[in-house]
Amino acid sequence: MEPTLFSIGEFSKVTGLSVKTLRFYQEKDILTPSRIDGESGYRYYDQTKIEQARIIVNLRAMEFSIEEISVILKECGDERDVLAALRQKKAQIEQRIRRDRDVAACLDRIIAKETEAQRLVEQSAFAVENKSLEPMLMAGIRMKGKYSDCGKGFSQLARALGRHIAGKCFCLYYDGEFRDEDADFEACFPLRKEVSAEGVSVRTLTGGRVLSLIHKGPYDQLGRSYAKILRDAKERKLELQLPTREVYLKGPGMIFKGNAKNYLTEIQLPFTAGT
Amino acid sequence: MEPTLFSIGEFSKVTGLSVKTLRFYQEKDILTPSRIDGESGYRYYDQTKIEQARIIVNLRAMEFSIEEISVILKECGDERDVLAALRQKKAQIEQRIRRDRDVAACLDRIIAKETEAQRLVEQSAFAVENKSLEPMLMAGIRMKGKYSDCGKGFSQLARALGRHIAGKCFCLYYDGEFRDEDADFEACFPLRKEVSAEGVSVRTLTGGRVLSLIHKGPYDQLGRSYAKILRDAKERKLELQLPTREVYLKGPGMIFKGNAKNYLTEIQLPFTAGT
DNA sequence: TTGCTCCTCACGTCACGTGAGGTGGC
DNA sequence: TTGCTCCTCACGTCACGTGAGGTGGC
Repeated sequence: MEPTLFSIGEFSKVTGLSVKTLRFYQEKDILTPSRIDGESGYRYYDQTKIEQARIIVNLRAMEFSIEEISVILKECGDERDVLAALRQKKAQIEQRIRRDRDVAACLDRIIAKETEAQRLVEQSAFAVENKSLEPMLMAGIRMKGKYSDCGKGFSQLARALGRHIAGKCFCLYYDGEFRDEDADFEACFPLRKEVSAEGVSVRTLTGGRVLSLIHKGPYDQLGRSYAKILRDAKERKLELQLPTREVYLKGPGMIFKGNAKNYLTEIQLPFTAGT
Repeated sequence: MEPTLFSIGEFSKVTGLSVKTLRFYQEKDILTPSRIDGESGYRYYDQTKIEQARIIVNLRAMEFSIEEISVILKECGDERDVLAALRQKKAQIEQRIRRDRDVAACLDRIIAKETEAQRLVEQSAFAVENKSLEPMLMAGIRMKGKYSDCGKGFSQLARALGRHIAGKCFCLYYDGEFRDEDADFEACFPLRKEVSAEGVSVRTLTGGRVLSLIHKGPYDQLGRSYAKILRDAKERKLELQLPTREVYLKGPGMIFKGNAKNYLTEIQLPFTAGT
């Protein structure tokens, strides 16, 4: 008549629950030994506890907390409550699935951007090119101050135009020279369609021929690339025009500052052919 | 030239991070105050820290741990590593989505079963009925012993036949009387198609007319319902035949033992019309 | 004095896992 | 003695939150 008793080690193997977990479940009063030896303190479990353990394992697999399991096991009287608990748990899990989907989508976008950026870094040839630009619909905010203030312009534009933005941000420079303090420039974004926003100039930027050079590295070293492209312009006897442009192909991302050594900036100097 | 400094309370409002969280991030060295007053210990944050905070918030929203964020922020040198981290995180999240889907599907199945069981409880009329049964393909294991041993028969059948099972388990009783110790009965399941398994009798159970009564409550009170249905059979002058049947419409579930007061068992007594 | 903001330090959460130190019988 | 199984007790995890007790200036 004596039922087979398992020591905690044996019962652990039978149920797949660790010894520590079994002791923990006893403490939480959801799976208690059938008998505890008074002298040694050894725990013994009988057959019926295997069923109980299986139930707990199942509930844990369905993400019920120990507390919830405790309640469910105790009030196994009202099945309506159990059904309600199941439905609620399912709702929780579906909620998490939705959130996870959003997160995954977000990660996807960032991954795509970063991948594209890396591709750009690896592809870029770093030679002066003579190329032709299409006219482009754009939005800009004209600013006076330090070059580094353009970031504020970009975020203002991004807030105002959001999803209408169609490409990388760029700047137009209206000074013929380098100005440290009160430069005259315009922070810009290409646009998908014509929209208007307060304080923003929306217009079509003329295309035409430009001398182009992709600068790789931090912004404070743009000077070297300017030297190179200007030397080239002189050799080619080109007559440069204002405003000049800088397209920020890859800079600090929204999430990651990135390594400034890998920033990519395209310098574009519009020109009309000289003699 | 002094940049605006925020006290921890102000910075908390600006960033949406709690004061406690800001102190915690400092401890973890991922978002340190720009200045700490030597005398009061007050923390002060400048503008650039807002950006930093935003980055951290974004990474946390994408489920990166503080430890991971710490690494990402420190080695912002190699963007390849960051990209790898992003991909890995995405894989993790998709993994969790898959697991959650499984859990949700599992919950769904259990919810459906429980709902069905409750519907049965609420619908059952508890009156003796005279009804006709179709012949049925079934698998059974003949047993001798206590009635309560039938559970072993059911689990053996379930293991052997699994997805071929087509409905609720039932028992056939070959004794004309109640036997406590060495009853002769058969644990059965209806089958979808004819299959064979060792130690299992697969055959078609004849149909015909039966007197039926649904018993609500624990198994040890089946006696009352038997009394009722037998009284009825006598009144109707029916000649009862063996084996009789018990169909376990709702008993202890796989996950939940359920409340025995709500168990439903259909007693079926086959008969040939009397005089 | 009250109210506000800031500080530090200690402890709690959740479901266990880790490890130290010890027992009992082969 | 070594090896095995069992025991208890204390502490760690993770990203903070809670609360106690105190400061400093209006």
